[in-house]
Amino acid sequence: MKKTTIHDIARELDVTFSTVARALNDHPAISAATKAAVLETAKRLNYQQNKLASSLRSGRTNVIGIIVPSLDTSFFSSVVHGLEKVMNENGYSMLLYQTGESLSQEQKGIETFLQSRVDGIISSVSGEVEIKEFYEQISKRQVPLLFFDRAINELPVPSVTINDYRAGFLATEHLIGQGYKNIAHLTSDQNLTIFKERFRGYRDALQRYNLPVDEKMIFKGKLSLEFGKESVQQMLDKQMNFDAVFAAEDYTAMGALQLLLEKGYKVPEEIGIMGFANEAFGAFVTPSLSTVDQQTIRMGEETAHLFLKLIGSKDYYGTTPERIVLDPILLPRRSSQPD
Amino acid sequence: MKKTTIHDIARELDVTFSTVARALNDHPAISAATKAAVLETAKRLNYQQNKLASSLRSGRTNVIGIIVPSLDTSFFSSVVHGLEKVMNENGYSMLLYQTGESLSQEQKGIETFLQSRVDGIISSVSGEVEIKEFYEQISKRQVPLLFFDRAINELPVPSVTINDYRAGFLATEHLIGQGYKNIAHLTSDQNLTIFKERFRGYRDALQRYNLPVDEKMIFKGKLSLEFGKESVQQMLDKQMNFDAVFAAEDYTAMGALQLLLEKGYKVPEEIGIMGFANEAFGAFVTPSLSTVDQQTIRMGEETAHLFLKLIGSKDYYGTTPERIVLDPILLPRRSSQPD
DNA sequence: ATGAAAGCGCTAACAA
DNA sequence: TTGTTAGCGCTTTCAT
Repeated sequence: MKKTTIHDIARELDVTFSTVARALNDHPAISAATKAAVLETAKRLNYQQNKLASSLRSGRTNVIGIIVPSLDTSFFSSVVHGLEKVMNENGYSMLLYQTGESLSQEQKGIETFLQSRVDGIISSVSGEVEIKEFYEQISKRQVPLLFFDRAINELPVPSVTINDYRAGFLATEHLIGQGYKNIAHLTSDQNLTIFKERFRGYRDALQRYNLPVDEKMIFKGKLSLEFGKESVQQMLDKQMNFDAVFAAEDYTAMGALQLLLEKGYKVPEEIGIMGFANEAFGAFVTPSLSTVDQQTIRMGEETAHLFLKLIGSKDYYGTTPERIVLDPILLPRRSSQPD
Repeated sequence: MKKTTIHDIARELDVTFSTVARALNDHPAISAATKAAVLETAKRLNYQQNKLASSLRSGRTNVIGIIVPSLDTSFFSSVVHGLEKVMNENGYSMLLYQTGESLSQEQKGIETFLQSRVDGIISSVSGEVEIKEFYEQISKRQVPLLFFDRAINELPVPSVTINDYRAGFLATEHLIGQGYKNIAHLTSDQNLTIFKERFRGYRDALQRYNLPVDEKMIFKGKLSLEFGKESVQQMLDKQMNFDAVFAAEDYTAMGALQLLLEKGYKVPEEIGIMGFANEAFGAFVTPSLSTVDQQTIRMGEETAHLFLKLIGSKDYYGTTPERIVLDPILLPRRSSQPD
């Protein structure tokens, strides 16, 4: 069964295919009668517009490319959820690419999207300096680009992020307010601004309240349950003096929590714990895990809205890039409140 | 800056554009010298193949469409994660569509994909009888189609699912084996085979062990933490005699668990709880939540592999559809083991 | 209100 | 090994 085209409809109705095309796109200059006839015939013949042809000719695909490290984390899948919903409501389809934090995958994704002639690219980067050139390729081609959560600040690209510095500060300040004085920090070894900012917030909060910043209390590694456990184990082994742990990610915090409970420590009475990201499990565990909410779905929606707004303004690369910074929401729960 | 095409490269090198095309697709009949020259020039001019044109002409897009209810659940985002990874490794891109369990959205997604001339559609349906016609449209158009997790069994379409009947049976049998005798079941009000099968497994297990099946112990609703709480609250209000709850989904089980603990019941000593889906939080809560693992990532990978295999065989709609059924993995944890 | 014609950038069959 | 040619199915400009 060959596919129906506008030519088939035209033949059936004895008009030219351009008339059919007009009717289908409801062009103003078309009689109501022919339009109705065309629509009826199209339906009868099971016509499906060929978007490839249409896009090739018009130069617009109504497709945007999304690049994320991985969908297997509630953070990114939530953001993508919000993003897709809004873009979809506005007539866009989404091509999805996971990098697995690999730079070469990220390059391949960009390449594919460019070849597919997407109307824009929305990305959460896996590397910053390393991948900068590739993103410059995108702007050179004048393809609208937007960063979310993880941005490359040196590039003049609009973005939607949260204030990670403030988040780190608030989290640490909260621990200090609860009476903890020797706060360890578990962060990522990835060279990403978000983690550096959370760390900077942590450090500044300590200094603000006249607490010493001890390099030995700062652990860098691959964020995970295991890393959380190992880091705490190390502190215990070295008999370090700590009474709280602020992890830059919830699973890591959970690892710390589990190990401490296992070893018989009381959380939050003896040791306080703060996570980051508001994973679903945090509310359910005992003691419930204090954390920072990143407004994931809202971030997705804001990203979509900013994109739509910018793409509507026609001069994407003409104006100074708008950078939306969302406020983190501190969620103090039981694990950091001894009283 | 206009985009570079094969014509630009051809002009630069004084060959015809078809020579360039051949070099770029490394056609066998092309001299090493011209090929090298073309590649060099392509790079220098920043050439990017236009996949729209290529696909329009060749009839292949190397894009597949994925339809899921929502990415904002760890189940679907995990499956999509596995799926995308494998498809990507095999040169496919993924268009993503979320239906939000809405049938009209599901129709729109199918429509869009068909218009985009995807090379195949992989779907987890939101409705069965209601949406059947639309899926028949797909097979009429000879577009490869595959179901995962939620399939429409009446349609001759290949699928990758788990054995929900067995899962329901195993879960219930486990509770019975632990000594529970009055087991309530909380399930979805959606008209989907997966839930009916879990229920059938539950019922058959009760019968197998000579326990009565009581209609009043079966609750249907929108699976969620709240639904879990409400259902249990109802049983308490009516002073019903129950000593275990098997929920068809983990959040619902969690709701049941929370309410019972709140009311001072001992889990698992007085009342046992089983969930379904192996959400991340289950391992971390106290008592840890017994559940059934659905092998999400593996399901995504199997789906991708089956799709690739079938698409390779050229005669997608010629053979009887292969239906892969994965085994569920029972994860008995603390919430169902009183001893 | 409709028709005619050009062309988006590529693939692929046929010639040379 | 390279060139020629004919579209894929549509949008869009210019005529009528």
